[in-house]
Amino acid sequence: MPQSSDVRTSSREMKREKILRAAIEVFAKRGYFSSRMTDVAHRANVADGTLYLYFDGKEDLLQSIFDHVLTLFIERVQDEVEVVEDPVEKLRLLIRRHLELLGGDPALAQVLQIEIRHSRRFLALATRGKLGEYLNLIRGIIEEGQSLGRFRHDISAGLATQMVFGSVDELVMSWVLQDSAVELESKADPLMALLTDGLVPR
Amino acid sequence: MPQSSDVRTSSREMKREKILRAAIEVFAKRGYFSSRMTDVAHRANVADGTLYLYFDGKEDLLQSIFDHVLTLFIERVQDEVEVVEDPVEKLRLLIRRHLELLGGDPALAQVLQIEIRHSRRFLALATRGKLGEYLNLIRGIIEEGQSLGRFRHDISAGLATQMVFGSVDELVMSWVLQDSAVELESKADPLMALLTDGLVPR
Amino acid sequence: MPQSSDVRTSSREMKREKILRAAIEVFAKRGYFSSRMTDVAHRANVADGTLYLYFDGKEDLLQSIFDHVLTLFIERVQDEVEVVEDPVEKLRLLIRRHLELLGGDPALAQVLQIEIRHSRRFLALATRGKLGEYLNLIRGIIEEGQSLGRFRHDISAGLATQMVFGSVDELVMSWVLQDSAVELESKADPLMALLTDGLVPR
Amino acid sequence: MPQSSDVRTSSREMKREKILRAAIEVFAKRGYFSSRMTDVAHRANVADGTLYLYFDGKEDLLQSIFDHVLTLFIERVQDEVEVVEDPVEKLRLLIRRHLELLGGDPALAQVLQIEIRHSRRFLALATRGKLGEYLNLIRGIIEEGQSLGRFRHDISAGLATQMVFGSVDELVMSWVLQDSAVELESKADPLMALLTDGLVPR
DNA sequence: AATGAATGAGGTTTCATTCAT
DNA sequence: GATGAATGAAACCTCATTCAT
Repeated sequence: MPQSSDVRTSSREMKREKILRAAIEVFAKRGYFSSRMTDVAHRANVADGTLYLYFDGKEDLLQSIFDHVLTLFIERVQDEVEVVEDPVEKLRLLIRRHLELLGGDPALAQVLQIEIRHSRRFLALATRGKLGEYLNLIRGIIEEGQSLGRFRHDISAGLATQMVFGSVDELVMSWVLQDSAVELESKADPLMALLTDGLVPR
Repeated sequence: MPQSSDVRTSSREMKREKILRAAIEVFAKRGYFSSRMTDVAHRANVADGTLYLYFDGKEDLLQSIFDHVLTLFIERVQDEVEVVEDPVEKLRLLIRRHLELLGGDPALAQVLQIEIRHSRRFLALATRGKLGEYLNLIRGIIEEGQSLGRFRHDISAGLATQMVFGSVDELVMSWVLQDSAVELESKADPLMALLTDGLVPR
Repeated sequence: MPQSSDVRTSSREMKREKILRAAIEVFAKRGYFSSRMTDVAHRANVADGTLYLYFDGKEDLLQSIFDHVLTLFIERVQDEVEVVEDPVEKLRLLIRRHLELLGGDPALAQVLQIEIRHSRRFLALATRGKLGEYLNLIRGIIEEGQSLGRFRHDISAGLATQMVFGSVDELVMSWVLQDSAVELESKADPLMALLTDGLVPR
Repeated sequence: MPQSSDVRTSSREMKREKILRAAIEVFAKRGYFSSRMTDVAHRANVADGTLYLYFDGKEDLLQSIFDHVLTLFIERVQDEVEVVEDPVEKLRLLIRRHLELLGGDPALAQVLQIEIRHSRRFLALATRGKLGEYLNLIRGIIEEGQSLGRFRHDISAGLATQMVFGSVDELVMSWVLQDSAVELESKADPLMALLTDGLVPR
């Protein structure tokens, strides 16, 4: 007798996530190109062929890590910033959550910072997809801040978005590449201060 | 009778650069992993085996693009900023040259932004190598600015360096991925303004 | 439902032997170094990659021919000589079987005499492995014969072993190289006579 | 002004031998197939291309080692056995010289026993060439011995030749593969005794 | 749905040989 | 005669994916 659709869906979803998690760990450890599908299957405790019942292939697996993680993250951050009034504090919160997410999961950070950035096509798609959503979230906060007078009017919101995202991203990148020992989260406030007040003394 | 060492060196160096240029163009067009050594050889007008007289292999070719370009760039920027007094103007010049270099050579930009960032090992090495030199150049300007009172004292020079490099890098990245039509150089001054004055109105 | 272990093992073993046989024939025809793995795969009616599910590579394929054939041969000869009383007759039987095996399978003879003897490392390993077992079998017969008074005491069993094996081996070698037309087996008795009685008339 | 033909020839011959010696050592150390022509050139202190002024290629180099060494050896042994009366002593002398030659030059032994035996074509040619000459020399001694009553009449001279050569060859082979420490020459008399008197006590 | 044995395309690299100097 | 930089053919092996069970 078939299980109820809900249970089946949930069971299917759980196996999907088990595979995704396995892929994150394998990709982080050996790198995307050096990882073999069979490694992912082994770590997920499923047969090689089973991967293809849940994903379209290796590339889709990488893409799905990105989408899955970013979807959850964006949803959560969106919920959290909604209840904050001050756009400056919204931005601070977003940056803090960004650094917490990756600072707390080095394997994920490795995959998102390094492994995923290997093909123009992939990155282009990402930018128009989930990453685009994230950039829009940042941009929305900045534009809201501009209309409320909390951020300067005389700047391009797009450029400011790039500066914010680029700074955070670079912070994570250098943490992944060198000093995973320090706490990434502790950089949130100093970076925020730099972003809001600039390099030049007032 | 052998040619003079100078002539030989120069001839050898010219062929090396011919191959490097061919590699940049091939890698930019088809992506590093999809590019075949034979494509590079064809474009450089040499035999396949000749590549291996000048480089240790495909990976070394990629690495050498990075080193070669960055070496020339760092030398040039170092010379130019030396004759500028104001650290703020030094930073502006560096950012402008960075954006000019890549804005003027989309193939090179593609390779440096995307293709080269495919392996943890590679990036880690790069950071301690030529890229580290570049980051030190930026950091030097910022520290000089701090001691001259042109940049705030109450910030970490390292963090500021990451913000500066991250912002520029993100700018180039988004240009490579989306809107190669606009002039990258035109973003230098607005970005500089953001970096110096911050997001919040004074 | 998986097949019983026996059936699977046997099916796997059969495919292994099919590949080994294909390798013997291909190696015999074109020589080990000129043979391509794809030739072996074609003759075995499997895909190229399948070879690597059963063997570690080309070298392992060659080694495995040696081990497989010698294992079967030694087992068989050991069983047969066991039921013979006279050590002289034991030796005669061993020599006859040796010549029959290779005389009846020119491709195998070609591989064992020629193709397999291409690397010091390989031969050294072989000597300590299966070939060593075979030499020990010969030596055992000679030592038994000495203790029974059927072979002279005043000779080194090791040297005698080398003389016996060397003579047979040379016989096969010259047959492989020149006159595959004659019946190799017919040389067993004359050689045996020479070995037992020596060159000098009594 | 050109040198006299004799001097030139001799100079050319000396360089040829220098290359042959280099090849023997390189082939012995790394194996024929793993040796590169450039290694031989380096060891002989000549340019890569120069090898081809003296030899037709890699295979010819191997063949030439064989021919050169065997030519000298056969000449010498022929001269020496000529002045010996007793065919039994002639054979003993030949065996002793054979073992001395290789026992005194492990690199040469390695090449002649192992590296040279890699292709049917090569060995077939060898057998009809210089090796054939050597086998004929042995056969001549045996036939002479038969006609003088020193060797049994009721044996095939061909078969006896194979037994003699095979025994010696196997002796050298096992020395090359395992116990280069012992003195190969010391095996000459015991082997001779076995060959003449046989395995069975009189 | 799950399995895992089989597939087979595809590319980097080596190295014997050549030939312009 | 000697050089050695350049050539380019050739093949082992990997591994993402499929599909019969």
